[in-house]
This record gives sequence, structure tokens and C-alpha cells, in this order.
Amino acid sequence: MIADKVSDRPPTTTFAVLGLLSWGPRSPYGLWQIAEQSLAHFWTISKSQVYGEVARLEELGYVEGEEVAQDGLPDKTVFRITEAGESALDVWLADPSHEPDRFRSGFLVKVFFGHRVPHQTLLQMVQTYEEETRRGVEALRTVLDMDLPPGFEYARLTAQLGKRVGEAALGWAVDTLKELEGAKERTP
Amino acid sequence: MIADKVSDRPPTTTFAVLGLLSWGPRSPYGLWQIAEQSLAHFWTISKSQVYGEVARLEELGYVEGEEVAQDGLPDKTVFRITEAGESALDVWLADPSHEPDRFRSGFLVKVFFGHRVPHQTLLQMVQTYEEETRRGVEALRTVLDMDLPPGFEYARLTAQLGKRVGEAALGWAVDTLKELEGAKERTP
DNA sequence: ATCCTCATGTAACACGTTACATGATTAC
DNA sequence: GTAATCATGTAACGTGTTACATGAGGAT
Repeated sequence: MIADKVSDRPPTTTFAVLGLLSWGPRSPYGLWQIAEQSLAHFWTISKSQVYGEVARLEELGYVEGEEVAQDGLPDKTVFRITEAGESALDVWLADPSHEPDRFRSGFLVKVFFGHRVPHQTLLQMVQTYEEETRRGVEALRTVLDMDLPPGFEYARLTAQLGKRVGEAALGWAVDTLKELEGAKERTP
Repeated sequence: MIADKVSDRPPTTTFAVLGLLSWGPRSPYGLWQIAEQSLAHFWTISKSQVYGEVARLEELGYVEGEEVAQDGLPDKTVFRITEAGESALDVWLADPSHEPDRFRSGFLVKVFFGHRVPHQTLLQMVQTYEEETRRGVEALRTVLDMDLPPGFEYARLTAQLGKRVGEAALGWAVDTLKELEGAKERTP
């Protein structure tokens, strides 16, 4: 079966960067900064990755870069989305398929082998997890309580999911703590 | 500040494999299979990764491999945890620190740019997400309803977190669908 | 004065996935 | 009997992280 080499589509990260550029021209560094504050909750992109992605986008003709000299700061390259880029972004967005979500938790790996973990350590880990989760949930609540500027209704949707998931994890942590504290086992 | 090159500790994946080997000797392929059914919910490990990790563990002296000839099947190498391996595992488990959890969702990236997504596509994506999430939650409910064999109490804890988080995501999907269906916007 | 952070970017590497390879069973 | 799957494993590649480099500005 000669599977005609399907012209590989760029991965999600590429289009995530392109999406940010659809808000307006930015330098890679600037893109990284806004990615950290927006997408990062469900799609982190490292700084060096952004540089790679804009280069790929430029080769594809989806963005154009322009050197900008600055005063007191290093020169930078500001990228602007092209019409081809806008089209490609919309085609990608109109495709309902997407890779499966991934969740990765080193914390849970340790819990999974909890029978070998000292009881106090386990308690401490769950406690810390509870605190971290609580802080995250509260940060999201604050964001969601603010009046978001128009056009951010969809960002709000993603934050709502984050809040609900965080609350669920928080509930788990609280109940698990009770359960672990109730267990007076002597796992030194 | 000459930061004495801290002897890099192996990553979580290494200890995850070591943890599975603490259950008993296995071949890499066998390890991969049980990883897929247990850890995979919060820590996926690909098949080739397992081969790499057992090699690393062997270099560290944490496991020992033995060639086993089979009848009708290719030979395999069965690895067994050493005493040094048990110690190293326990040291790792007794350390309450862990890397931050990571969640990655291509689905949410598209939702985030939802203002550019055709309304029908968005609806379809959330619907699909709802169905997938529902199936996942029901699978976990089934598992949790079964009597787990003794010694699996901690695996149960991780499954409970998965169930709660899944239920939260499911609730979000249901409500978001209502909201999107209520919005009679003409985003063709 | 010195130190730290910011804004810009590059380079090296580790992690993780996908595709490939192969002979034996099992399914149709 | 042909095809798919399983059990074993390797090789190649792509993704993502961390460390490095550098000059200006701000902090103490």
C-alpha cells in the first residue's frame, strides 16, 4: 500500500503561534510573553520554540518578518501574519479533529506507588498539592470575576474548564487528606 | 557561584519503570503493557522508551537482565530489580518534591481561538469532547466499582482523582454546549 | 559599584513518538 | 490461505527544555 506521503501538517504549536499573531504583529519574544499568560494554561510553548515556529511559519509564507531597530534594546524582528496565514489558520480551526488531551503528573506517580512511600511524606505531598491547587483555582476565580474585554469570551470558556477541573482536584485532595489522616497505619 | 554540578537524577519515567519492576521481574515489552493499563492515565510511557529506561537502570545497577529463550516467540530479556534498585526507588519516593503537573489540550487551543471557528464546528468539537469524556468517566467508574485486589489502594486513589476531574470536564462540556446552542450567532 | 532582571536571541541536549522489521500465532 | 495481531525489538525523527550569551536599565 503506497501511502502517498501525506504532506505533513504542522503541529498544534505552530498554529497556536499563528493564532497569537492573528491578534497583531509581534516579535518572538513578545509572542512568548503573551503565550505565557494565555495559552500556557493548556498549551505551554517555550521561548526557543517560538523562534523555531516563526521561522517555520515564515518558510510557509504564513508570516512576514521585519527588522526593527530599538533604542537601548537589541534589535528585534517583528512578524506579521499574511493573508495566506489567515487562511491557513482558518482552515486549521475549521477542522474539528485534534490530538487527544494529555495529562502528566509526577505527583500521581508517587501516589500510585504510595504503599512504599512513608506515611508522613505522602501526607505532606497531598497537602502541598492541595495548597497549590487551591491557589490555582483562586487565581482563576479572580480572572473569571473580572469583566473580560469583548472578544475574550472563548478565553473565558477555557478558563472555566480550568476552574472546574481545579475545583475537582481540590476536592479530591481534601478528601484524600482526611482519608490518609484517618489511616493510622505505621508506614514509618 | 560555582554550582557543583549536581549529579543529575534520572527523570520520573525512569523511576516509574523501576516502580513497575518492584512488582516483579518483567521484560520491557511486558512492562510496557502493564504501564499502558496503569500509569498511562497520568504518565504515558512509549514502548521504545521502556527499552531505553531499562538500559539506563541496568547501567545504574538498579536492575539485572536475563536472557530467556521462548518457544514460538522471540527470545526476550527479563529484568529484575536489585537491592540497590529497591533502595533507589524508596529514596525517590520519600522525596516529596515532584515536577509540576502538565496538561496539554489541542482541543482547548481551538476553543481559545473560537471567535474564528465556524459555529457548527465548535459545537461538534464540544459534543465530541463530551462523548469522549463521558466514556472515560464511565470506564473509571466501572474500575472503581470493582473490588480492587488488596495492595491497590493507592492505584484507586489516582483513579478517583481521574474520575473527579473527568466529571468536572463533563459538566463543563454539557454547560458549554447549552451556552453555545443558546447563542444564535451567525458565524458561518 | 555591584547585582539582578529584562529583552533579545542561539545552541545543545533530553524526552517522547512514530515508523520499521520479523517470525509465530490467531482469525476469517 | 491470506490477513491481522502479538511479542519482541531497533532506528529515526520531531518536540520541547535548559543552558548559554549579551548589553541596557533598574535596584540596593
